[in-house]
Amino acid sequence: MPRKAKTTESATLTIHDVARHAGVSSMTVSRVINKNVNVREPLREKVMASIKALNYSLNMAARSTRAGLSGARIGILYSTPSAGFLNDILVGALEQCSRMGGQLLLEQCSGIASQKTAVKRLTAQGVDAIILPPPLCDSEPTVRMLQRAGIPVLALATAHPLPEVSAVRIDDFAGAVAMTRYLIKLGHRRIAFIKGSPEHTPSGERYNGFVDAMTAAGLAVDPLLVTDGTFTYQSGLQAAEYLLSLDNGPTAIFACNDDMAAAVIAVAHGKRIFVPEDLSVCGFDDTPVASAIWPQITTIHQPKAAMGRTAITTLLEEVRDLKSDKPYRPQQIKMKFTLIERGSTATARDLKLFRTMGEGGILPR
Amino acid sequence: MPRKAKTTESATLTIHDVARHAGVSSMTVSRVINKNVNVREPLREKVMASIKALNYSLNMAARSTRAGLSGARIGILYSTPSAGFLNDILVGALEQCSRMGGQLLLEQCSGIASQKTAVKRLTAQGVDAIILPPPLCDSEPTVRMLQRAGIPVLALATAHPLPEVSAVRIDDFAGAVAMTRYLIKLGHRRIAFIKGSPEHTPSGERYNGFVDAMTAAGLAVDPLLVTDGTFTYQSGLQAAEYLLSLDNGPTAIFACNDDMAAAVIAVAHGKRIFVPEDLSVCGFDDTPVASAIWPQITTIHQPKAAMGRTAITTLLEEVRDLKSDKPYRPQQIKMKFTLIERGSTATARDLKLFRTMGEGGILPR
DNA sequence: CTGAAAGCGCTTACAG
DNA sequence: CTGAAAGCGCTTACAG
Repeated sequence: MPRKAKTTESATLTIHDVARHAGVSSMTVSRVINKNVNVREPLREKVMASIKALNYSLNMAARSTRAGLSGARIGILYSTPSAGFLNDILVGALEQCSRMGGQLLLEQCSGIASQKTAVKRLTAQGVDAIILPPPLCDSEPTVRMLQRAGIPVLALATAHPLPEVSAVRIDDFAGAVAMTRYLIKLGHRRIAFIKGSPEHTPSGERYNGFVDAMTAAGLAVDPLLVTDGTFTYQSGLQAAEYLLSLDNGPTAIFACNDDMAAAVIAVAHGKRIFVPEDLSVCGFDDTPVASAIWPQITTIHQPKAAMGRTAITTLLEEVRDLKSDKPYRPQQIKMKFTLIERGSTATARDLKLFRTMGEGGILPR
Repeated sequence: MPRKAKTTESATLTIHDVARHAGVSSMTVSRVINKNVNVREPLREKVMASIKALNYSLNMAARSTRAGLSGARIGILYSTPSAGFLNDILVGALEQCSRMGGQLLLEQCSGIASQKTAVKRLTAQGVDAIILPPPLCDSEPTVRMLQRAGIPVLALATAHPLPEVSAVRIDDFAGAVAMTRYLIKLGHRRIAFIKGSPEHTPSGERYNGFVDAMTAAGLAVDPLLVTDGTFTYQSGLQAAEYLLSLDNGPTAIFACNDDMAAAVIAVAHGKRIFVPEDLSVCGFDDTPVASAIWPQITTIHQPKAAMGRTAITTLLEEVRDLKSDKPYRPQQIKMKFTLIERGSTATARDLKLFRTMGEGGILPR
């Protein structure tokens, strides 16, 4: 049974204890902690050693009372991000906030009416800046409302950030190009594409990337193999039913997100079309569902946790600048995506075999 | 473009401003904010009015430098919670922390070795208490390690909390009873059950609840209709393949969590067994997948966000008590679950029709 | 019941 | 480059 934390005296260890131990002033310790350049190497080393020896850890709350940058309050205003998208962002943002002494406020809203209430609650709590994850990142009314309230905004994972707001995102176009090239390299020629909902800006970019890569490889994009979706599992179900009942169907399906890719796999399974043997399927985003189902989905990983961290860092800097009356300059940052190869994709079925078997049984329809 | 937040002067408003406005001392304002009883009604009202008028909001960071309860650091040590489970817990915990001035630290670990490192990192940051979400909540080694380190532990969503730790959970047994009764009320008699992994304590309780409710209704539990699972989608796939190829199969399948229920629906779909017309399927937990697929899954909702909030409140109180040298008394709290009726369940097919059709086509096999 | 004082652990701004 | 002083916004502990 825990009594009075013994190992964890750190709770009471202050900068002054370290200073005494190192034989310097508290200011020097503070400078070392803050990586200030104005400390000579020997002193710095002494301080570092004392920090180690005492197992000192900074009290963020105390720092927050003074620092301009820290102590800032960052709000996350979310509506209904595709399940699992928010989680990683939250983890990253939280981590960075506790590191930098910021405070994270969370507010949910649904309609545009509830948005006003949510923003009011946030301003009442004194938010200094707001992060907009998808789909709110693409809502111009929301952005405008926040701008009128004088609150810096950061759009997360949007493909077309308004020039006046900050943004952290990946290059959706390039991601789709990479995935398409990958499928082509596996030998696929008849590649179908399931679009995302048109209100989400990444949808268009991903489709454009697909078309671009196909064209660059000298492959035609068969309009029959391009179908609409809305990022939901159910829309994926419908799209897959259509694509997999085509006479001259695809050997690979590129779904605009993982939820729809999961639906494709379910439908294929139902039609006794084996993934990836008969049909390759890939998604986008790398949300939890991509590795929760079987086979796991080949997808483009968005570094959501890192994006959350970066969003916090960016906003904290902007808030500091604003507080010191520097001009507001929105930052737009592109992060790297990664193609994650999993079980849902494989080399295209041998074409010769395909022809030999004619319209026979085991081939994808 | 945001300049110098105008509406949001709150960032600079202090307790002293309120005191001046109300014509009282800062201490009185502090007491009002902290709901201290020792303030006379007229004074309290004056202060409240000033808070409203100035739109004042408390600076948690500053409070943290003094208060015992607040400023505490609560760690969440997680490994691989079923996708989507962690998200809501995080949202709730975060919300409560910012309300109560606590600080949330997040640490991930995988193996038992990485656990030691994670705990070390947390203690280095000065955690005062740790929350263990599933599956770590059921890991006795982890709990023991933390107890040896003198850190209060709260097990989240475990079915059998060790008596020495705090816990926040639902009654898994009662949840399974409710779900089973619901299926029986829909007219189902041949109800299959897919177990969860035996290392997770809720698995057993849920199975017991199922058996109990069946027995209470005078229904036999057919051992052929009880099969193993491990909470993963893939294990659900296997279980469903088995159950749905039985000669005298079930009319309803109760899966021990939503991931497995989702797998059942996928397999059923593949076999042209319609859900819910031919087969009712239900899950447990109400994780995002339950409402992400189609049909949406009838399930037992665990109030994960509320559980996160309660965990923080509980731990913050325990930490305060510990700091004031009061004896440590672990609290074990049961929260209410809710049966959420969605599209995956319906009344059992008419039994007469069933017999009439014999082994014919459209019936569930 | 109310308030003046001191202090939480850190940083800013000012000296040297 | 280093340090002594003052202060961040709040609360504890002490008076009255």
